[in-house]
Amino acid sequence: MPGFPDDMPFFDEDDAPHGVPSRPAAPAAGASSGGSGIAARAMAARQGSGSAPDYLSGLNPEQRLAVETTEGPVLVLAGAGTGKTRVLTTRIAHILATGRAWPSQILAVTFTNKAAREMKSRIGHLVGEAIEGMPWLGTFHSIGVKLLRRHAELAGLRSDFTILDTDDVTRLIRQLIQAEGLDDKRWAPRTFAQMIDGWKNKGLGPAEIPEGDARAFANGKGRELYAAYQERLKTLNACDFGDLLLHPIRIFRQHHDVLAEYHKKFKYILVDEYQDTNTAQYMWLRLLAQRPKTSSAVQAAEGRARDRAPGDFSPAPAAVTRSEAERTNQETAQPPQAAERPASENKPTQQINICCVGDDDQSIYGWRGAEVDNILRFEKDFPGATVIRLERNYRSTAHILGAASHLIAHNEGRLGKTLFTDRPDADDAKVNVHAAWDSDEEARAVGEEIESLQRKGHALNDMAILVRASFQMRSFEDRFIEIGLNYRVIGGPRFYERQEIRDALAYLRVVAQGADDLAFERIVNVPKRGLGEATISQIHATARALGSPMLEAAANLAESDELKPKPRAALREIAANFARWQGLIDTTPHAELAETILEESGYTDMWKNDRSAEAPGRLENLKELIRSMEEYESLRSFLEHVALVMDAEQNEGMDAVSIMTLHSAKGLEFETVFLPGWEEGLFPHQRALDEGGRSGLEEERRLAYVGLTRAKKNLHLWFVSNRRIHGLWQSTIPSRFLDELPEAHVEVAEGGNSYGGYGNPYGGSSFASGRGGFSAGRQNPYGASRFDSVGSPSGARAARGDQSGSGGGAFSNTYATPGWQRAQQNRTEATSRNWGTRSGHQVERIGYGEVDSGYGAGRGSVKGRVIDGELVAKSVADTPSPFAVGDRVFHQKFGNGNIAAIEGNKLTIDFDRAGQKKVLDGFVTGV
DNA sequence: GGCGGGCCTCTTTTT
DNA sequence: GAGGCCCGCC
Repeated sequence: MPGFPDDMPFFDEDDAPHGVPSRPAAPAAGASSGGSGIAARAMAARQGSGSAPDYLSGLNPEQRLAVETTEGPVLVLAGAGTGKTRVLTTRIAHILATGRAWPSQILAVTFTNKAAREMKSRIGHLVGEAIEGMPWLGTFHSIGVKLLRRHAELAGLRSDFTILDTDDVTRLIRQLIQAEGLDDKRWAPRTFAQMIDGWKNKGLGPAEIPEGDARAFANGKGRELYAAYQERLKTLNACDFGDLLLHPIRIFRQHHDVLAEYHKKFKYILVDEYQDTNTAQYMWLRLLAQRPKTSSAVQAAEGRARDRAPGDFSPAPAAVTRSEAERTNQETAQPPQAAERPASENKPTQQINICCVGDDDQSIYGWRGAEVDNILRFEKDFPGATVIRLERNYRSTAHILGAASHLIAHNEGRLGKTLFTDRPDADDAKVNVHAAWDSDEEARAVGEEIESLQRKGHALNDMAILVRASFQMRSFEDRFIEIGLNYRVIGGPRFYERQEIRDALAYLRVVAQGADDLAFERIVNVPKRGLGEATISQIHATARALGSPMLEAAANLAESDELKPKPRAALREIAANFARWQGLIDTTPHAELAETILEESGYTDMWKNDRSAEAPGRLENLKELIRSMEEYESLRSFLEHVALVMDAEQNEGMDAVSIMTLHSAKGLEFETVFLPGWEEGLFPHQRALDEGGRSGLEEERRLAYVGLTRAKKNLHLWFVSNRRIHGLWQSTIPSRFLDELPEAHVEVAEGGNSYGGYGNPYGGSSFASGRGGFSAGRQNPYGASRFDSVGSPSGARAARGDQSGSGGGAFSNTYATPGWQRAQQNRTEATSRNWGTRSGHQVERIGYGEVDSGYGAGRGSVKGRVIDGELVAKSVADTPSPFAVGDRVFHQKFGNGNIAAIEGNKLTIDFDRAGQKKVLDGFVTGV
């Protein structure tokens, strides 16, 4: 290798202190010289144990192949629960233990912080405590930050740049839109922020975005705005999430010496969840993984790029050169260009060994720009790649696996894997499907099931509730608080997004990085200092005139006579405070400094003087914030953590049920999993269908697959007949995904028998008793309870059967149930209609809001949603309650009473004997 | 400049 | 239903 002798490893500063041997491939030397090298230690352990090292034992042949095929490109297609993480971590351990590379020569990328943490700790278990020596294990974004901090000047930033979160970005864009004289209501800043994010996911800078996209926003000013946004970021010495990838990409392209440095450095690259990489991440990886054969080839390749976009050397707003972006978009079907092909064909010792692990069936981030294509074309990108399939599932029972496999088989365009398990299924429970009346009952029933399991000795930590959308979490939280059940919300309402935390962070950001105008603006008048809009726009103007950050402008302004005495004094004080705090940054421990700042700024006092109910909690949170800062070595690393991680790890020690979205559940597993909300419109989500059509549906199905495969032993699916969406009740029908489950592995676990009678909280005994109400001649207001007897004679039978209490439910499987049949029937009906067309497909577009209008107005109207000629969802609009306030009614359990209030189909009734109860109108009859 | 009430929009998923 | 924003009043 001309120029870069390969036997001169590039060491990180992290490793530098140790007396490292010159060649990592000589582990024995490391051991004898007493180096703290992880390889040395692992080798020692290995030698002690004789033949195959411990860490390899217990791997199946495919896993072992994936671990031991260290050289050349490797793609591991790992189905759910097939030991993917184990393979990744063992592979790293193997590379280290056999002295193939030093920890700092391994680049291991994950998507989430959780996954990174998990990998770190598992590698730690495998090879001892040398994990601090894996400086390049992290998320795409955290590694991006690390790269960018090292080379910030090449991107026109200082190394202390700030990372903006979505909220900051939105505010910034709002300012820009307003500065353009545009209406920020017509052109929502959030929408534009999402557009920019989308472009960045594709690796597009302002110059490269499609003309159509550019025109679509702000009267054709999309491109301008994007460019202005990038400019603004630069003056703020800040970047957004997308920049964390795009800046390094551009740096690599424009400074081949920098890229070569990393080519020399990283001998092994490992990528987790490869199916979720987006175009920008793909470009980033490819730059790092495909080392040109010679350095002149690097120059040639980069020169080519530069020729096409001359002058892009300066950190212009263009994030990547146009030519590069275009090429990537066009080359999907072509093999990579010669210069970029991995060198593997010639000299195995010089290649960079990339190993990607993924599962196309678990690709659930298409909406975020992920390109499943990346995994599908791996073999084209890396000729000669070894492809290894992991199909033996170690996680779930045969029933769960059978259900999941059957479901996912409905998708087209898969690489095709068949999961199998050796587990006998004799004693395992089938997948249970439950129906509930509404989300409250769903939460109540799930809570009771959890408590019942708990009584049987199951730990709450082994249970999880995985929801499609975060709003679903609330009913569970409410219920669990009520019954005193420990739970933990993962990725829920975030600690760092609370007002007081963001305010405090804003102070810290200004201290750490004086150019952070967004942070400055946030707190300049918090607590109130009498600095209103007038003063602030004056600061703005001065900042513009001086070309300086607002803080500096404020300091200047305070010394001038342009302001009235009051604001002038206030500004002077702020400026002096910040100057003082900034002076303390190197001498005071950062947690202490933070406390000082919050005290001296009057921020803590502000909440102390606040008489509102939340104030004490906010003070508590601030204390917690300061406590958590102590774990970080510097203010800057703390702020970086906050920007990237954005979730506070909460009381890990406690035994608690986990509640999280399906997206954040990926990679996790639990004994018992509850999957509520399997209703059309929610799951599959209407918006995914509207915006993604067929592929959107398939992504939803993959999401369902992810959910199902999280369960090891018990899996409970739920759907409700009524769900409150946007504050209004809506009838729902069961998700088509339920239909797609195989009968053999599924059973309906129903009603008031097994779990102590939650079946019908309003009526008392079961759904069946509720039917009594309908027999009085009412139309069934809900479309799809499988206990719905309307329109199906067998339904009445079934309902009676349930009432008789057959434990596991009245139906041997889901599909014989009347409600099911009715749902099917509804579909057929709706499919036969023509709902108008959109882009050639039959589409009836009904947002939730529109359906809502049917409440009370669209009496009895029935609409269907059709996409690609298939019925997608159907909503039976609610029939208004037939009762009126004051009506005298009879309830089977509570007896006679008067209606006190009506809320949708929920009645508040003052019963003569039972007192006031809330009851659904289906369960009472007029007297 | 501050504060309160009312109106409006938006609620899929995340680094 | 819920939070954010705007407007109008003090």
